[in-house]
Amino acid sequence: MRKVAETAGVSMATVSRVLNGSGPVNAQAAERVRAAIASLKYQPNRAARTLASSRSAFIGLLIADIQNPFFIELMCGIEEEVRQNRYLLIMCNNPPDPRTEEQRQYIEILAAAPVAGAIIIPIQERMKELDLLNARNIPIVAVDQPIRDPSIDSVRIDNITAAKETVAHLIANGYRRIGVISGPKSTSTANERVLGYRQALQEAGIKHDPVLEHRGPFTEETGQNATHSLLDLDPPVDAIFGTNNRLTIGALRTLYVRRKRVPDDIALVGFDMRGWANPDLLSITTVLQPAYELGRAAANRLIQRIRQPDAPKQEIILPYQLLIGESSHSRRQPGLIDGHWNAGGMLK
Amino acid sequence: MRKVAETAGVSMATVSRVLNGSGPVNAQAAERVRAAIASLKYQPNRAARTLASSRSAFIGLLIADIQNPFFIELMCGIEEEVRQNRYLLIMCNNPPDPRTEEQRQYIEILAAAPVAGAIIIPIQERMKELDLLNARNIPIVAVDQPIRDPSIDSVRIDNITAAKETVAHLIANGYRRIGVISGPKSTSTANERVLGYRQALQEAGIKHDPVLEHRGPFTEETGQNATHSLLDLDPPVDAIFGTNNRLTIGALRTLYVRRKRVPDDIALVGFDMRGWANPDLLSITTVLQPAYELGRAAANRLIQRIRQPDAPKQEIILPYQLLIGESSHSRRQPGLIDGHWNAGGMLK
DNA sequence: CCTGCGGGTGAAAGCGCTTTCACAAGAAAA
DNA sequence: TTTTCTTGTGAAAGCGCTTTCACCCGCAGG
Repeated sequence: MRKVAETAGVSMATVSRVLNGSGPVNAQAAERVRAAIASLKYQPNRAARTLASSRSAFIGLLIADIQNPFFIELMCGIEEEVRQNRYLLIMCNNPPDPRTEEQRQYIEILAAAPVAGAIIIPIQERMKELDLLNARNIPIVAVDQPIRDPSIDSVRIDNITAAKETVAHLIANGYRRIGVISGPKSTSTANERVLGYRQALQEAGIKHDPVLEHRGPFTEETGQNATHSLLDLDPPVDAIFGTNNRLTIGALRTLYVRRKRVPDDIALVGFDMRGWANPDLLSITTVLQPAYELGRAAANRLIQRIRQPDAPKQEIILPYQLLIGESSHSRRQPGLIDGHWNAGGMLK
Repeated sequence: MRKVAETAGVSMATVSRVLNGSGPVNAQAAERVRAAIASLKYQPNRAARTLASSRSAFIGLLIADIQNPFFIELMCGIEEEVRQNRYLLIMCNNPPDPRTEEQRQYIEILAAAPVAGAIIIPIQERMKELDLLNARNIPIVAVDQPIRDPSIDSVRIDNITAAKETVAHLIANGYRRIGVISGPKSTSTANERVLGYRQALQEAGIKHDPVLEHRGPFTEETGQNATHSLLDLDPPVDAIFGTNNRLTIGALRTLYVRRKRVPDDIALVGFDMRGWANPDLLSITTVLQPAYELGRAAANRLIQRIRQPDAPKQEIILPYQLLIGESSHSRRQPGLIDGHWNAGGMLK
């Protein structure tokens, strides 16, 4: 930087002003500075910048379940927005089934990086570990699920309505005994989706039956076990609502193992059922969250808050989409396609 | 840090020595320092550290095609190793079909971050943009595909042998007219896999026919178009070898559209055909690269090189796996399973 | 007794920037 | 004309660490 200043015949202060657009600079001098930068291939050192200005150029991302296409797409959206705003993304991947201790470590690391802000995909509604960031006044945005904290913005969809609409669709198509598989009670997404399920039943005048509700970690195993239970009921369910993609895939596996045809024997609807290799292969009715847009919105919100730390807490709700597939075909007019779509067909 | 020094009754220099294990420190003093750190919840500022020691704690990752499960798993491996060595990962996601200009921008950003080293998943064999990093003596490791540069380590599998073995398997199962779909000529992976294909044919005494080889970008579209061409031949192919997962999925789509049964009408073998929701749903014979291990090895190599910049260039070759599925069943003993596995069954 | 040596330590000089502050000019207002 | 402004600029003081250097101490060897 000193060399640039000398080459351009100005002081380092002026070079800094040109670089950051802070303070007034004579147009000709600025031009000389820019020329010097180009000819010397000068690249400012971010570490020094961060230190001197106490403004970091890094944004931390604490991601859950990175193998999940939904979160990947979320991450891509975040990355895009972060990049366009000339920040750098630091990726912290939670190991499968993250424990509090591990989360805390990652948060400590982010706090010390230091980052200008953090985007978190929470694994539960409450996370006291975040105090570490709060203490340093590092703003946080939660995606997919809000965090119970008066200072943490969130970006998500309306899970209650989405679930309600999905179940209402099943009811409209003639299904009556609908099982639901959802995530842990510590997550609001899981709770809200069950709530929507109940509301839909209630509005249709169907009595709520606790044996139809299964909860567990957001894993395929949960989906498999729950599906076995739901099929073992007497009478068995005629439809299953998986409130997350892993749960739904687990359900699908069990349906195959039990030789159930979809939707002739049983209907299946899910959440975020799209991904690698089968965006349209499996025609499963599903709620589609706008993952990419959720990511962009979250990053955008974070960057806004970095610039304006005192703005009131914001909760951004984005629209979802209910994609109707063949897996929830109407019971009343079957056979729109020749033969029927068969879970067994796509399995080994 | 000053407070820690005061609390412990030592100088900042001593605190630094305790923190970094540099230089001798009296055991009792060290203990006092550690106690002070704990009680004050002190977290050293990385930016200052980086600046003062000119040793960065960041590692940059330039990733191609992040939606691809193969690269995701690679990334997870990298992340794990990076984290265990207390570095932080900076993620740079290439947009689909990245242009040189965009790559360059990212590399510039990494050079200025500054990062201690970079891991790159190259999109071509030569990348002169990397001079920016070389000029700053930032070590680089290439994964999946080497870069033609005397100073860049690489981590990958033996693509030639993998392809050869795969095609030999097809031949052993009675297939004779085998089409291959591969990537651009600027990538060594694509070239080597075609080479392996040819070697297998030659060793089996099958004449090499140029019309059976199709090349193009690593996209589903390439796979689709190539498959159409291969089916239109007279006589058509009886097997297709997709040398990358996107290509193979494209082929699969076309096989469905053209109502071809797999493997009765035509066999299909691929590369890295595993991923979200269908690790075992599609029983497609495939070469499986040890993605996670490739990632770990790459990160490990990079960290070694950061510590020992002058070590000779290393090329690490990891073992692959050939997973035999139903999609390449022997022509001689068909019908191991009742009915046949049918590409159409899993498609809409 | 003096020297030499190595463990243990603190003062102080940066690392490469940003930012404050003071101070030029010239322009606008009085 | 003098008094304000505004615009443009450089010197210098840090940001929070690491690292060098000088130094002190106690102990072994001469």
